[in-house]
Amino acid sequence: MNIGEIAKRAGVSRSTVSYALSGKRPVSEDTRRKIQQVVDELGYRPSASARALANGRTSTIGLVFPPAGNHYTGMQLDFIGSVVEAAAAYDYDVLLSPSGVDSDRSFQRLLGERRVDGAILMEIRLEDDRADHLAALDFPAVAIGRTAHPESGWWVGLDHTALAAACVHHLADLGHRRVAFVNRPEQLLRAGYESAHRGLDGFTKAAAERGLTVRTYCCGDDAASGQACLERILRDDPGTTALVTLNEAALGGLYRGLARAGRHVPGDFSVTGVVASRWAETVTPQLTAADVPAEELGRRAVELLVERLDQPGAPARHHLLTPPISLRASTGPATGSPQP
Amino acid sequence: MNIGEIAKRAGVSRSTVSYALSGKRPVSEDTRRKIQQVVDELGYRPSASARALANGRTSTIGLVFPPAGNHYTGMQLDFIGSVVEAAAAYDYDVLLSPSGVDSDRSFQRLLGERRVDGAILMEIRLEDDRADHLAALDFPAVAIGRTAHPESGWWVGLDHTALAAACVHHLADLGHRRVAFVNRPEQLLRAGYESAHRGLDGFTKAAAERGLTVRTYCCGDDAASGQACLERILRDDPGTTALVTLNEAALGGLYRGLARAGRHVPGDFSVTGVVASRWAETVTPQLTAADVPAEELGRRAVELLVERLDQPGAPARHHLLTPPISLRASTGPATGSPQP
DNA sequence: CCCATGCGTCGAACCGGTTCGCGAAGCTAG
DNA sequence: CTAGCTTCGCGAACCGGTTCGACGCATGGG
Repeated sequence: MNIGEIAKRAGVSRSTVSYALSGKRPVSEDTRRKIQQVVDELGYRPSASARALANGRTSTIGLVFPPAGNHYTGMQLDFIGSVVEAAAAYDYDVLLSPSGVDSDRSFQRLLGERRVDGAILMEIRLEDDRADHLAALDFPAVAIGRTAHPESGWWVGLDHTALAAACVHHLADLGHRRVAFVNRPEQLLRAGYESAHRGLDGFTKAAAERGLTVRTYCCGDDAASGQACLERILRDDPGTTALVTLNEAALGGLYRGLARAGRHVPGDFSVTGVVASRWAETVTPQLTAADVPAEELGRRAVELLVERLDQPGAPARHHLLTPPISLRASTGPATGSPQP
Repeated sequence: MNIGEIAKRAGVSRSTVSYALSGKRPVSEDTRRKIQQVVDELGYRPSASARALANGRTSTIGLVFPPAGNHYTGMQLDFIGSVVEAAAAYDYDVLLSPSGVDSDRSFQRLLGERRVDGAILMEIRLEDDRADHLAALDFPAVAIGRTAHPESGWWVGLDHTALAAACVHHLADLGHRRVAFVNRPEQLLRAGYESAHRGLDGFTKAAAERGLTVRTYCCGDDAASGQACLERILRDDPGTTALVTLNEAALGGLYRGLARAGRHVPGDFSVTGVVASRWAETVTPQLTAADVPAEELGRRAVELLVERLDQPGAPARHHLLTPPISLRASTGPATGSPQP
């Protein structure tokens, strides 16, 4: 059932059918109705491939995310969902691309084979070869996260520096003096993931500013690692009375470790960090945290990308979000005997 | 940089370039090398749209999942990840389609506009109009889940009936007599989601078989609903000593409700159900549960779909998985005074 | 020496749309 | 009545690949 078939049955030429459906040239009301009727009868829909070939637009955007090796976190899930939904609102489909690096086969497919009109990049690194590559090609892309050179690009992001700092100030205000930081896995930190770096940075600077004694840890993205990490924290410094974490997946393990160690939250130990509200609410006591607005980030990324696609050559834009800390039940005043 | 450009620079015809690259006809070693050299130099990759138009295959599979209205669960995330990864291994891309029903715009795009070669359906209902529609069209699709007529189709699924029954038997063996069932949200049950129905079914039958006193509940997909649901359970029958749940997202809330009510797990109350191990391990005590092998389900769905695409007309195949219950720490012998 | 064989390459048609230029009617105005 | 302008629809070219039939040329056998 191609456009020629429709044309034949409607008694017009193929081009007339095309114009009638796209509205790019006026068509008399009579023939338009006739064509529409045939189209409806046969349930005709133009082939996406043919259309893409002819006008150079695929109406698809690529969502580039890291391969599953490192397990997905809840945040990533929320991104994917909101990106897909927002894209649908603009009549774009979303093509998933599991891609770590620039030279990936998957990445090459997206770009080289022109499968997508634009791309959204997740899990940005401070020095990100994918982002650089896309920028060099002037390929329409929007990053979820900031590289080390944020002014030059299109992105939406969270101010992890400020968020981690806010957590520190919150704990310092409550009187905590010895605080641990639980980061994402070491391999991600070493790879230069921006949230891990900027979060660590914000934590360290704010802690210095407030004169806190701190230790920082990397922790695998799962409960067992969280538990092990907490044990290490208390072994390294039993005087620790609070922690800040960026590691959503480890949260349950951290709580378990505290329970095992006989520490009561928030009585003897406070926990806070940067975590999507949905996950902050699954632990008991519920986590006081800066809520990651994953849905908003995803939606805004799509909006920026669509804007960039509609107006090529427009100046780079970005959104930096700094959600406030939601006070729940996992932090409280420091009570332990202050350490020297 | 199209195939004509390559042909010109290599001093051959377009068809020769095509054959050299696809290998579908022999090409002399000399010209093949010359062509390859030009291709490498220019970094040429054939356009996916043009190729799709010419040979009728998009090398893309659609992943149809419900719109974000109902929040995604961790299980769905694992599916998406494993499907994408498995598809990449077969050189397929994955196009995401948020689609609830048959007539969705998004669904129409996938099929009508021929954007994908095949589809994988998530969140199957017992009477599923999408599955029926695809079957009627003989469109290559594989469902993750069984409809009410499982013999006719291609699917991979979990034997929720058997899994829920196994949970009941496990609890009955431990001496529990009054057990609650926490299902997915009522709206999903009413819509006919197969896991909710078959799980409820297996639970009810096994409980009758063992002569247990039971109550069944629906529960929203979030922690707050879980907590509320648990309060209701204890209000309705304070003698309840155990529960079985399919509701991953409510798990944290159920635990919180138990803690609030002063019930200790597994001392005075046992909890079990059907939950992916990753999430079963985040709660304390870790959940004894039938582990949903999301990764395996996703991978097998892709394998079946690829098989179906490679051999059109092959007889329908499916995989029904029944993972064993992993004993962790959330169930124990019933200790309360037995009820009449 | 000629013809059958087969290898390697080419040209053309095709996939299913979009878009441009043009021309046939129909209408108005001079 | 005709020149000039619109309105509407048509045909053809094009997007960038794939694929089929045919052809030129070297080779080998009779």
